[in-house]
Amino acid sequence: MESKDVEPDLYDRRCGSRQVLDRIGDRWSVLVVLALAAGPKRYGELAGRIDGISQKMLTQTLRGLERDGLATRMVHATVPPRVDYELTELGRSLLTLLAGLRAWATGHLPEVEAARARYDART
Amino acid sequence: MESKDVEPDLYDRRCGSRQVLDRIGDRWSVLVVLALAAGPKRYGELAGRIDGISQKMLTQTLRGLERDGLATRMVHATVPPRVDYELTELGRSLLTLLAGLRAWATGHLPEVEAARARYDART
DNA sequence: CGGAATCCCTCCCGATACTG
DNA sequence: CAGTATCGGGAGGGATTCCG
Repeated sequence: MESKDVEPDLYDRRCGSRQVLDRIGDRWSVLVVLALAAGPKRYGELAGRIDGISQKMLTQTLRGLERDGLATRMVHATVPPRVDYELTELGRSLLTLLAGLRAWATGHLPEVEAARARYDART
Repeated sequence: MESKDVEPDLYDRRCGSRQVLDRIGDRWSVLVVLALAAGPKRYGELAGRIDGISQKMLTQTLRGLERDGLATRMVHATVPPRVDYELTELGRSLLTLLAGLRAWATGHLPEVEAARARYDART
């Protein structure tokens, strides 16, 4: 309440940094941010590209990103309506890290799968 | 099915890289890995350090990390029992990225909070 | 086309109690 | 001390329908 955290304690759930991490830990946020890496995208494009996401979750995730200042929402007053989403500079700074995460996931996938197989095999 | 992914499609939920990302996106995994950064820790130490985690979730998370080859579990045949958890090399390679995430969360917290305030304020 | 709103259900997770 | 087992509440998230 006093926000006098001398050292931000990620392990304290009241700490803001933990809340930020929680957002990153969100299942869809990472995917949406990565999907926006190449540049602005329309709502429908995102929906089509991200496998398994529902309309509801996509909207909800986009709102969350917008709220946290990671993405912007631009409504074009045309008909039919057109809405573009784009990463902010803040969002792009996060993108760098997330891209690293994606690279890690891709690069170490074989090791992870091997470890899983080993673990599952041992009775 | 043919695992001939020229480019691993993170957006396809069947893709292994996405599953790896899902694990990273897990609420507790990141915190546990970071807690293990400094070196081996006992079960009880982890439980005490990570605020808000339940016994069940801690065990479950540790099992998951162990399964994916990110951490090892060492049981000492003493009495009372003592169990140490330690990051593997694979786990440590991930740690680097997660530390970056923590730094980002800490460093950009003010901007995120400001963005939130702005968003919530606009009617 | 890009949502908002509703319903509904799964399963995540926490609390508790018990075991080796 | 380091777990497993069990139960129950509640939020997360999917499918559907309707609106601007």
